[in-house]
Amino acid sequence: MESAPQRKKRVTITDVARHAGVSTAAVSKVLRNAYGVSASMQERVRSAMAELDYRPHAAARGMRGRTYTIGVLLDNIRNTFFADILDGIRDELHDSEYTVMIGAAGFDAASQAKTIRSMVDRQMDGLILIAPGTPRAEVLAMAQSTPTVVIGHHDASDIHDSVLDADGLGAGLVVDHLVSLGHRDIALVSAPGTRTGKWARTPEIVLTNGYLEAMERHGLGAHARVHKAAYSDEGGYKAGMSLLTAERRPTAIMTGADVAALGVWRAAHEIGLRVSEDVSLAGYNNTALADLATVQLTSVDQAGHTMGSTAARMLVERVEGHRDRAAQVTMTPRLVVRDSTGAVGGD
Amino acid sequence: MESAPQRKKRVTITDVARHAGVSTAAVSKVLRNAYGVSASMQERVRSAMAELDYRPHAAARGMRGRTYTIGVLLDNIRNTFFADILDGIRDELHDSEYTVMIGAAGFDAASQAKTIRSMVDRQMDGLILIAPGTPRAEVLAMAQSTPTVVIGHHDASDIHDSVLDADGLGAGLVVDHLVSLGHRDIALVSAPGTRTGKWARTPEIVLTNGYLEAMERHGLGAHARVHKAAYSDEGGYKAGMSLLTAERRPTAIMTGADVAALGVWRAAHEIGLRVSEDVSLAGYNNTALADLATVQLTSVDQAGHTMGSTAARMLVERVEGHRDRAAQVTMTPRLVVRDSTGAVGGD
DNA sequence: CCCGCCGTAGAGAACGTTATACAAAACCTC
DNA sequence: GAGGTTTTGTATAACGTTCTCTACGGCGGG
Repeated sequence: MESAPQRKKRVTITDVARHAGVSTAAVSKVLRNAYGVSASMQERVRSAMAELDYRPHAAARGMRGRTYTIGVLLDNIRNTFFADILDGIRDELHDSEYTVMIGAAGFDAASQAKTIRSMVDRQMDGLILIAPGTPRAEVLAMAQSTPTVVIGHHDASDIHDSVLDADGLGAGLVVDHLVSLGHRDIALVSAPGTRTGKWARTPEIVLTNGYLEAMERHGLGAHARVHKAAYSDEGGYKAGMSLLTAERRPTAIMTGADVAALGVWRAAHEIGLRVSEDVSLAGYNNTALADLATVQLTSVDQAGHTMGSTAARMLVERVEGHRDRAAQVTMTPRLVVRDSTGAVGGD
Repeated sequence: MESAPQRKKRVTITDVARHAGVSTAAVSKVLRNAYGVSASMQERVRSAMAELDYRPHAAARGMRGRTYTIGVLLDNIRNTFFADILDGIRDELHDSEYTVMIGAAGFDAASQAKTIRSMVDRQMDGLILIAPGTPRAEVLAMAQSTPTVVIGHHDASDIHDSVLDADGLGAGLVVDHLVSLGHRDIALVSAPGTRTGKWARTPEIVLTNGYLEAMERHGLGAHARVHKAAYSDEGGYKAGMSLLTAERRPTAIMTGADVAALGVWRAAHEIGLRVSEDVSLAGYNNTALADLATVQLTSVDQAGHTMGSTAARMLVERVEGHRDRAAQVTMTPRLVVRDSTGAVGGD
């Protein structure tokens, strides 16, 4: 049996060296633009590389030095907020020599951990973890060996960098807005705490605290109600069903993610309630979803693109050793009012 | 200056071998469950690996054998249809030893090519390319050295496998549906052909042909109108604006992607047209977007999840050498009627 | 003119794994 | 039990890079 015509031999550094009539060490130096190469050598090697269409073998590089790969972990591609962050990362890294690889691990903590380990095992130069559900200890252990930026969690650390949003403030903005519209019965739909493996200050915890404080501040502490639900259409739907069929129905619902708000919307729709007129609804993250013509959801913008580019920049600083101590950047959220919130009992 | 406490030494195969009192070769055999290991050896090595918490170093593996990594290329994470495909891939590979890494390269052909090359350079075992915009020759060259499955393009090849949807049929389903509602002026919004580097049968081309044939079949050839636009909210919006303000306004618009349909919707909304009553609107892919309570978009389901899992299965077959010739799988689309399409001039 | 120095190039040892080739041991078969 | 076969484990040469260390040639200064 004649086997497939696979396996065209790769061009290696040795081929380039031979073709240029120099040593592999010299080629390697040019490749890493290391110290100790003359201009003529540069020239010679570069043209040899071009002629042979040489591309370094990343796996081999990984054995000794860097792989020029940045890994990004996220739980759920459907949350378009993450897409904003990714765009920021990509734009920042676009004309650097780094390649971004995304690991979409789902909500399950175990498979997230597996994915993070995979990235470390693949010798990635740096990791960006978006609100990881993995136990904190695991993340710290990984960050020990690979530069890491954690996005979302407020728990600071001197081992990894952090980029986060002042979620507490953001929750306050929404509550203030709703109260100014006359609402008093304001419920919050936030992610379940089960995913928090020793993270004391996940976005949802901070958000919830911000909500509770704001309610307190307005003298509405007794009206506060927090419903836990996954940040997905389905999670929002269930939460919406439960809240909107309760005996004392809230006049306004805010959620920690736009996608969940749309689930609530679906529930309201099914029950026969009009959003804005019968129940005000606010999301979080100001994703593209919120701006759809048929949606027009009031939401909180937390500048995902900027978060992404900031994270990427910080990570590269660390990878390249320009900075040797952890840093933390906090973004300020901004309220975006659209049609889904209205005066209480309004028509 | 005291440097960071980085670099905890990794546990290597040598450590495991020493700890178990055997040779590294033996450990390697166990690792790959190769032929020639006794049960007792298995046992001994496995427990040593467990005790030391050993994880193989993927970069080192890549030097000789496989990396157990599958790369997935997509242009745009915001297209939730791709999320369906990815879920399919993930579910299929979930409890295999393969890790999935996603490269989100954007629409630009050059950066897609760069991403594909990155994946090959990282010695990934197999590639799944979702409707790549890269020139066909480039894809074939890469497929030469790495097993590849192309999703979407109808161009068959004996070098890579293909998974695709009968898009021509799908377009026909929509046209038939709209005609049955009394529509005659039916416009199509499809992706621009610029991204086709020698692909003769991209999804958009096949879709367009299907649309034209169906219109012809109904004697509406003269009414056919195709508008090119990017499959994004913005692209759909521009197309919608242009079509809906034209002198002869279509009574129905179908798009090649749900996300573009929502852009059209936004345009209609701005112009003051009601979707369904004033203009019927149909999308494609039946993504989660189409099913939102406030959207309810008629769309064509092409079973993204199944496409993903099929592609993954086919790829693994190839990677592991169980199949040595290219294969092609075609899915049948199904129309999902929702509220966005109605009788012409209906109210 | 010899010594030390600097800038550049090359030799060669890693890195952690796979896989081939072989030695040793165990098991058959007559 | 001799001869053959099969099973089991080991030694070791790759794989394609990086990077340290050494060699060399030229040059300025004493």
